[in-house]
Amino acid sequence: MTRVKKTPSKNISIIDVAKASGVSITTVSRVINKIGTVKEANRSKVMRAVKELKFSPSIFAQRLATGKSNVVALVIPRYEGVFYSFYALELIRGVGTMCEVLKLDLLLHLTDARTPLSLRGVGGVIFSDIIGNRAQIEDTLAKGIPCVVINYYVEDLDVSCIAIDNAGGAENAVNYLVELGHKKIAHITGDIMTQPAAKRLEGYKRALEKNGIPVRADYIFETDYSRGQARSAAEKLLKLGDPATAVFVASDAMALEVMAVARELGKNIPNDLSIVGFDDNPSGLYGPVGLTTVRQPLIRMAEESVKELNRLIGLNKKSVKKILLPAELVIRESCKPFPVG
Amino acid sequence: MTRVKKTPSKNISIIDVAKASGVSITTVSRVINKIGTVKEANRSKVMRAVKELKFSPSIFAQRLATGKSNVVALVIPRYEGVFYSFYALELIRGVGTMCEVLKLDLLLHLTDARTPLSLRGVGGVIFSDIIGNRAQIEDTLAKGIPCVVINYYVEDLDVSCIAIDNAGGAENAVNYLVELGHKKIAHITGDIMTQPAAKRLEGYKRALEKNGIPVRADYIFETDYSRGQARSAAEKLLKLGDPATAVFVASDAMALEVMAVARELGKNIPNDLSIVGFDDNPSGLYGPVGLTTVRQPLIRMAEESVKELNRLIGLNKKSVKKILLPAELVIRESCKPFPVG
DNA sequence: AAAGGTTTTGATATAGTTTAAAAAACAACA
DNA sequence: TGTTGTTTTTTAAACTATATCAAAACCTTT
Repeated sequence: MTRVKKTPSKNISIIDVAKASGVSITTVSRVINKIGTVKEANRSKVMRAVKELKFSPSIFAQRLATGKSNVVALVIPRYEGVFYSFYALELIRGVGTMCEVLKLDLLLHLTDARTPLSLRGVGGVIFSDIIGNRAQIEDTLAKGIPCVVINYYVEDLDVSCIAIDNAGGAENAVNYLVELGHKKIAHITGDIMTQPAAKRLEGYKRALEKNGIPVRADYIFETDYSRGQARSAAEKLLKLGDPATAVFVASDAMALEVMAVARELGKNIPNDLSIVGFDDNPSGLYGPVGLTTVRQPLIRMAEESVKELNRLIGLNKKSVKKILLPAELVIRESCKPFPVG
Repeated sequence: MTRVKKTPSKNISIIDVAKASGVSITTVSRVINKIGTVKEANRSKVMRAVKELKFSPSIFAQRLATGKSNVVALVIPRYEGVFYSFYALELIRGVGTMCEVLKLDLLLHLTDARTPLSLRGVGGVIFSDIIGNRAQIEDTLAKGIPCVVINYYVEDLDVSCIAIDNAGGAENAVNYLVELGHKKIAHITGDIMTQPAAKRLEGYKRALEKNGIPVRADYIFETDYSRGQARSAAEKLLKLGDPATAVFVASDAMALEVMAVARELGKNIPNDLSIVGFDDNPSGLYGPVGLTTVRQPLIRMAEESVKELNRLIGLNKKSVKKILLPAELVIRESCKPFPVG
């Protein structure tokens, strides 16, 4: 526990102000909160006393009296890596910005999903992702604390959520490749156990089907999002007997690795292989060829989550909203029409 | 303000427990806080009542009564970019981890240094960097709120700080190049207005002087840490009449850019130019040649800052510690002995 | 049994807002 | 002017857990 005020000299309280201005405590409270009606004469007396005594209400007493706090918690996993750093900080940035706008205090919980997550004094919680902390979410809901899940479209839980249209974004990416003339389009997936990766695969398949292109199992390479698996997937992909002319990769991080492997094998990007990533991670800009990718509106998602949480907090009754944000294609230099020329 | 408890049914308070167990409120408080002495008979009576009534003390009332909260704030600038993301999230990770250990709640303040920064109910503050928020720091100190500055060695303010030995790290880097036989060593600085960049330049000069190598003005290229300026610095550097054989770059981000420029100009790294960066940003691992660099113990710095803050909070009187953490060289593949072979 | 010391217990103050109720002020009508 | 009704303005008490200080209970020694 942390000492906030050392009270060397006695703190002046609302009582002192009431005495000094000759009215009741309640009247003082009304004046400083601008609530209800107070006669002008009394108001000015109170205001004078407040100024003279330099009264500032104790936030602890306020919170006790109201039973309210302006604190919301953001729960994010404690993963590592540059790409995750970017993602997590975008979320934090968005949430933080909107918290400032809505005058909320932002409490940060890094979690490995094992710790039980104390939420004493917290008015609402934003869960980034759902993997591992499903129990924590159910727990929070059971306590009646307002709750929003971010970056995961939760269908089987009565909770608000805001996610990105991963399937739609993937469809956009593959449609673009088809429009360029590609027919042999491979896909390197992320960790299929995570919803975004599963949805991106779904979108990939859907786009092919809609365009009348058969889905080939030998063109789909499953990975766990890691560089290592991206590398071996890229190697297999590039050494196929009937090689793909384009590949949709489930993350920019992996797409960069695929580009590196291609270069090592003497292939030219985009002439020998068109590549589309997913994320619009600024790292995708580095390197000789700008990566065409699908942009996730991370900050907007984060901001919307705070708005939704604030709505839930303001409401007394339970209410749930499920929001899907569109993911649009960002065209750079990593794709070429096929056949080239 | 955020509703935390809707009190549809009356909350059970310490008074209810006291009544149920037939002792005073104070005794109940003593039992649940394990403070002072309570007779075994009374203790068990209280414990039973607590269990039966499912009593859980109101955190708001606790904070009011004690005048303490377990909340510390981390104030970090709202910059952008992947490299900053990595840096910021490392800090957050370190601070968050240590907060968990010390049972502190972590409040996050993204700031552009203009907003006045409300710290109501906060027990202590960690400021990441000092640029722009000097006024906020002085303000916080004036309020008597414990304060730690991180990543900036503050000499002219009576405040605890934890920084990295940028000068020492730079010296290590340049010494390494000298040991490899290099005599013509250039330096691309960061934004000289920031302390880390200034200290790195200082360390660069000191290392040269200690090794009896004259400091050449035409070998020092000032930048603002941006990719663009790194690029033009690299171009100038590589086109010098009397070209340097090695360069110490003030950040990994810029070092990667220098490598890219060198490759574009047909130079081989490390054969034609040895490069040392600074940061040990994991992005430095990407690309064909691993970047030799100076590692900043970011997480340790962050963790130590929380420890120091906790120490200050526990103390009643004022006290200041200034800590400098060593930065060590991480040798990868971007440097070669000179002359080569 | 009294004195002195130690252990254990409890009443009260502390904080600001809300609720519900009282008091005051004002208006309308006889 | 007095009465009634309505509106405006004001207030006491409740909410909650801990710290402080004082009191009570208990124990030990002379």
